[in-house]
Amino acid sequence: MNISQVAKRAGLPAKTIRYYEDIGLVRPARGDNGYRSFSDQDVHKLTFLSRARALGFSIEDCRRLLALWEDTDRASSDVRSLAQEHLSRIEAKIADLAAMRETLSTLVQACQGNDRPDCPILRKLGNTP
Amino acid sequence: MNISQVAKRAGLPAKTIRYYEDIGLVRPARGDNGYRSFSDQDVHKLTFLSRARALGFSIEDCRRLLALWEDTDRASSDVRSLAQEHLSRIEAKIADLAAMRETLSTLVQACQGNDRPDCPILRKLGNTP
DNA sequence: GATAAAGGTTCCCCTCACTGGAAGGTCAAG
DNA sequence: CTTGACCTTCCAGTGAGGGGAACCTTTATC
Repeated sequence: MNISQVAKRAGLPAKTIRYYEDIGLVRPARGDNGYRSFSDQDVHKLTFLSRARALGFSIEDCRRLLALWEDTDRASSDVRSLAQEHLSRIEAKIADLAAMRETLSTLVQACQGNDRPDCPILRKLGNTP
Repeated sequence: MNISQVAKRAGLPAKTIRYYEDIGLVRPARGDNGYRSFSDQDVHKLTFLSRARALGFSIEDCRRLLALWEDTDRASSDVRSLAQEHLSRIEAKIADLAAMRETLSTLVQACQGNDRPDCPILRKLGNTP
């Protein structure tokens, strides 16, 4: 299968698939014309990667997940702890963003938003305590 | 004032302050020895930037906010709409992350996390629908 | 058979907001 | 005088690709 077919099936841009080959996540065969020739297993792998990325796993996490996926002797605890750590990072990020949201939303509500210069947002940012 | 003093007061790494000069956010004077010499106003600006960055504003947003801050004839509506757009982006990001969190948390809970290979997380990622 | 369009390839630079480190100049203390 | 802390510039790298040039192959059409 050629790259654009695979791109459609896996839900990834062709550029991304080439990049994933570059960094060693997939190793598609090559045809005589130099084109990449993807097996069904390659496609399956790329679909896996696409889903893992969509869940926010980093590329390095994806590499580890892929290795676990291919290792039929894995321990599910290894997968679970990887996912748990990622979940914790996501929760931390949500907490950070939620704090920003609170502050921003308060400030936006306090700002008149008219043509006068007075603005609580700038006051907050420029305040010399 | 020298850079490391300013770094402490503004709560920014010295490297970051140099970077902000590079991209034209601040223009500290220079002493005869070539050292940057920051005025109180420079420090005030950098503190402003530090706070705006802490609220998640991009550098380009910060540039605009700084311009508005320095423009005493600004309209508060300009500030407000900038902040409102940023708030919307943050809320979108939170929604994305919350969706990931839901999926991940469900999967993590479903995984036994023992030394057997069976794992719902990998099943979900590798599922061929 | 000629040609044009579509798809493939590599290669290099760009993003964002810094961060690390090397090589070297300056300053204050002992 | 030397040591160490501070300052300077410049170069390279981060994560995860994206844009685009230059060029090759396949396919469809005339």
